[in-house]
Amino acid sequence: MTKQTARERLARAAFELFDERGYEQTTVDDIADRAGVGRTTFFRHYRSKEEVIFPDHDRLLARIDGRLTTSSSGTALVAVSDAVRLVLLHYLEEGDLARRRYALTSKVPALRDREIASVARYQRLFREFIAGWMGDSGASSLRAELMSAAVVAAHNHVLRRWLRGDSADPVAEVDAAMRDVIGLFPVADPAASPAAPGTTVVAFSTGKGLDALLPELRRLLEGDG
Amino acid sequence: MTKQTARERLARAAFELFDERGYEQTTVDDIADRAGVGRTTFFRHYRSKEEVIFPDHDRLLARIDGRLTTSSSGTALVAVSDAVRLVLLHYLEEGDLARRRYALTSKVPALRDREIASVARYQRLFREFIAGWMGDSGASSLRAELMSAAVVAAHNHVLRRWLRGDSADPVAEVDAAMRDVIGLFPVADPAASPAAPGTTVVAFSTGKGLDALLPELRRLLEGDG
DNA sequence: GTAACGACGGTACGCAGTACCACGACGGGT
DNA sequence: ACCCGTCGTGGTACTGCGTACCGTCGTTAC
Repeated sequence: MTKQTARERLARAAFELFDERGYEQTTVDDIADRAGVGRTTFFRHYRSKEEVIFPDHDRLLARIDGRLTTSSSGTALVAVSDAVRLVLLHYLEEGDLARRRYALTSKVPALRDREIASVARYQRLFREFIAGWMGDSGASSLRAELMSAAVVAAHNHVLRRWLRGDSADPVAEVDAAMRDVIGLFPVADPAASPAAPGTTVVAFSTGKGLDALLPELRRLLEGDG
Repeated sequence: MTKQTARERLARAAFELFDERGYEQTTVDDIADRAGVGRTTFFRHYRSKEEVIFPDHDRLLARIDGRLTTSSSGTALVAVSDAVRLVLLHYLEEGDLARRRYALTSKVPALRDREIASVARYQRLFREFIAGWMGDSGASSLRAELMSAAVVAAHNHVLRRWLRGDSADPVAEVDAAMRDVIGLFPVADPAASPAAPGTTVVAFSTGKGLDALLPELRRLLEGDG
């Protein structure tokens, strides 16, 4: 008999009860009772009822932070993309546990909000890293914001696909998604990129002249009162 | 004297107390007492203590939803950009109230998380709208995710600049930021043209009239033609 | 006048999370 | 063997948010 720690028994009991009755219908007393420990012990191991579901999130966040600060990639966006891959791998290692958590967060709004708040912390980390990597000038601030948002969005997209069982090879998908994201932000080359930040028209025809475009423009404009 | 409603007195009392003692140090009883009403009345007007700070968020979300579904812009991204401008304007109209809320959410983690969750609902709205506008094919799903994330990030960037007092003309800034975002995603009109080099103008901000855009259009088209 | 309705206040309750104290298991030193 | 610190634990009491329920008062309709 390997002696189970109270922490493990609590986690097991919590997920059992969440599956049986649902999250909100389960009290902390219920969890502690089934785990065979006192209510106080629960709060010693988990700061809140929600934390049973997201136990090692803080550690992961710290790992990602460390990974970024010791990064030696060529560009900030690539470094962040690598870090994102780490996050995805973490979920993949969790396996079924991650899927059970996903099932819960999909049903319970409070947990969904908590999950979103967690993701926002990663995004903040990424944003600060990117902003620090570039200068902290005003224009690059928006760029850093957009980059971090895009990276996180791409990660979430692939992760949710895998959680739903729609992805057989999420690692390959996240790599592809990250390439897409990196492709969105071309290295500053005003001669090559047609639409520098601050300009209005972003796509244009090499085949039609302006006159041919005008009717289409008018139609689009008039559509909005 | 216009007779103040209980709802107004409660909001005023709440913000007073939050300023004096901080959010967590203020109980619902404190608020109700200062407003001169019973504790029950508080929860009749606000579902929770947090909702005093974000009162009409649901209405705004519904307004944005309606705006999107009745939109007739040329592209989904432009329609969403216009909706984003509405959101920004809502905050601008709130004026000092929005800044006080910002001061609170900056200090209190629980409120920050709540704010993030609210923003996520907008992003979800945008993502679903964009995904519906395109086909629901797999590839465009990631694209919709990236677009909505970028739009929301740009909005938040400008909004926070204004909230901090760093922006004198946030409307102009958000227009510029939206143009940047649209510029990230070249051509998003499957009906008009395939995504081959040499495509047609499909995206521009409706913030300006056509006349104001024409010189810029001419300059860009002639410069690259 | 009275009956219906709506806003209000009060009480009681459930539950999350915190503070504090008391007890037993364990190990190390004399 | 004895003492002593520490650590994990359980128990109790408390604060505070949010809900349910009930009684009261004022307004309006008929």
